Amino acid sequence: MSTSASTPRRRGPRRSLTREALVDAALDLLDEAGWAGFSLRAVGNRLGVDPNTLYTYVADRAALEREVAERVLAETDPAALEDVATPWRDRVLRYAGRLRATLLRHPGAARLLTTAPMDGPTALLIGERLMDALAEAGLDADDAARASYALMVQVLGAVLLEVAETDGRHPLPSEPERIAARRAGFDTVDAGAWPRTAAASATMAAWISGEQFTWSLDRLLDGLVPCS
Amino acid sequence: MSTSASTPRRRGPRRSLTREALVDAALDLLDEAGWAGFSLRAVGNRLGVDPNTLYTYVADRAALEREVAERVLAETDPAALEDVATPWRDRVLRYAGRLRATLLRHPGAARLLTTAPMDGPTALLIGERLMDALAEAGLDADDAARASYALMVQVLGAVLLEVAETDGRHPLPSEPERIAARRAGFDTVDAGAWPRTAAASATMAAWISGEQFTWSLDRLLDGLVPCS
DNA sequence: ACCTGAACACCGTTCAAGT
DNA sequence: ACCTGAACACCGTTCAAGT
Repeated sequence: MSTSASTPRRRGPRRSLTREALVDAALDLLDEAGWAGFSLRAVGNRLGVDPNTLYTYVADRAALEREVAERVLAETDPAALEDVATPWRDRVLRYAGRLRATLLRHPGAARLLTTAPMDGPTALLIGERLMDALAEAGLDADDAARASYALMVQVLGAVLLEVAETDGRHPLPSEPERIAARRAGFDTVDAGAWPRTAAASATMAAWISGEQFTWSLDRLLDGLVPCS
Repeated sequence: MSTSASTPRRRGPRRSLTREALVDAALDLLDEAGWAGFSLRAVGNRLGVDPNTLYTYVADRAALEREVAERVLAETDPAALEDVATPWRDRVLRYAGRLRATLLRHPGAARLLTTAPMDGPTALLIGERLMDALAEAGLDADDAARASYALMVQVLGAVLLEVAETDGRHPLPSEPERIAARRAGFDTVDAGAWPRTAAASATMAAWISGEQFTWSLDRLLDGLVPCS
């Protein structure tokens, strides 16, 4: 795992390192090594550069983490929320699925959304577009704002809990594998003390599934739009 | 901040340190110093003991973190969900509020719920009791299981995003203070590019409020119980 | 402006040794 | 069984120095 200090991965004439390349390297490292393996020194090593060099491009580790979070959020392509040809509800559900899929491709980066306020430009864009969709659904300005947050909380909360059960390295075990592992965990629960848990263990094992994810969002959307 | 190594906080005859006292000290440290200030060495120092002593009581840092998470979850007093005298919906809303309040009292510990699977005894208890309440609401076993997870995701997601905007030290600034700080952040958004954000900035500043928390849960519950 | 080398004050974890 | 002391392989960050 640890490369000898005298042979960093890339050595040669000072290439013009850019801030973007730094963020890319940080995300790549996060994907490969997970949250536990992420450090400024390892990022520097990956770029063939002394760790303190990174301070030319970024104020500190926290600032780099914010940049990575912003980059991952941008990768979800929120422009998909602007396709007004598709009905608002499909638009929201489709984008939510994209957001989940993107974060699952970068499980080590997912928790960065919890490390700093989500106040970047992409978060702003997502909020505005969600409010567009919800206004189209008939909500007034206040309810649209509140509803958009409820949706983001449901999406991000689900992904964060899902990712918490992994080591944060890409690629994650397949969904069926992760469900099976959870199911094995439920085999030992005392059915006398926890009858509902024992009876619903298959459903509960699938709490981290895409099916549960969509089901929850559907129910939330049912509650958000006026009960017709 | 750093106490001299030769004068740890408590010195004397070897007191019988217990695992419970260790978890207490860890949680106290987390409250005082936040996530950033949490380390095994600092916990040891607080207990007047060498850091490696902790390994007598706990396998490693991750195990200690799981114990702290379990302890905080237990502090929410899930027995409140067993008061069948109050209607199921009030029971759920009241417990959700307690869970949020407890995590906000331990903001540094909140993120520990995202660090490891929530498969402890208290999580099991909460799930079972939520399913009790949802069965009372008329949901079948499968829907009750799914609905209980949707509720936990909404509650924990909201708290995690709320806590992400703080330094994780207890006590947090008051809710009005935190809302005001968020509001100031929205003052700089371009109303031309983001008209809905600009118009709803007061509501969006209050996304982290208890009012939004309850509103979201109410809407979710509306969607979870059959539209009568 | 960008990078290096060395240093500072930390980490988690291990191991042999003491009581 | 419990704790110490020393060590190992790491951290983030700073600073003076080189180009």
